[in-house]
Amino acid sequence: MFLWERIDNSWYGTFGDHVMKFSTSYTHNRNCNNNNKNNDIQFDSYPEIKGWERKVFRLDDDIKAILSTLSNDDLVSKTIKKYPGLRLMRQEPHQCIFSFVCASNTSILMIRKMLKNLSKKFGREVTFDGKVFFTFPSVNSLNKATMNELRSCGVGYRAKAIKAVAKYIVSGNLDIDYLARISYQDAKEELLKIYGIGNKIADCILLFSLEKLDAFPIDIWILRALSRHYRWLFNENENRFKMTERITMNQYKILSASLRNYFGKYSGYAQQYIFYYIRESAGKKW
DNA sequence: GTACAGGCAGTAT
DNA sequence: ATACTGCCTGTA
Repeated sequence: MFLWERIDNSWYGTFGDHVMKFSTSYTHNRNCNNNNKNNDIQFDSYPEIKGWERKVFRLDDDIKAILSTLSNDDLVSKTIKKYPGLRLMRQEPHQCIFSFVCASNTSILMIRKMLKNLSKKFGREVTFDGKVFFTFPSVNSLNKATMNELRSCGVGYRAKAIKAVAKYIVSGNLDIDYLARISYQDAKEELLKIYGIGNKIADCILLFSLEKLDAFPIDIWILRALSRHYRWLFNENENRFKMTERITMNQYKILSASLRNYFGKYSGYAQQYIFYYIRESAGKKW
């Protein structure tokens, strides 16, 4: 999702070594037959994957059931009504892992910059739709990269983590399919073994690429939302946390357990709505 | 020039 | 278990 961008009236994004595109045709075409509605969305990709939108936009989820379940919470219910089209996106696992490794301690703008630079340097150049794109770098290419090459992409001290993760995966220590099958807790334990991956980044990877809809990533924005709207959810013992500041590993565990217990198996969707709500209310332009 | 973005690892307590 | 610190880099 970091690498999606709008060009003219279409959106382009990368999913591993594929380039995706979708466009909405608002203009009325008098030649079109009655089967084509004006607001139809066209999906395309290169190399072509038929029906990729089902995977990426999670059309396989029972969204009615999910939104209905989450509507038990006042704030989430309000946010669903305000932003009815907001969805979770499914990302290519390796891309997701490196994206969130880059995401530590920096802004979304900077994350996009880092990932674009990495793609340009280590990805494959692809011409699609008359435009030049770069696929997301393979784990192998990142593993072979030198520290200086990585740093030239503006990732700073994250270069060390990128190398560590790439080496870990290339060495065969991470079985993505296995992680996607096992429980949230077990998969998280595996991810936390890797240098550069902590609680928040692990939760993002689990939610966005490893099918753990019960993951609830807690970042500074979520902490602000909790502090403002969910103090009632935590008991006195936990309430002593200054939730607008950084939290320790143990505090993260306690908050995470409470939130996952409260929101249930679709906690990740709840997190997305809360995250979007709190950033919008802060006037963030993404 | 400074503040800010904002998560992880390492070390001291 | 918590408190505190350093960390690249670009934008405002």
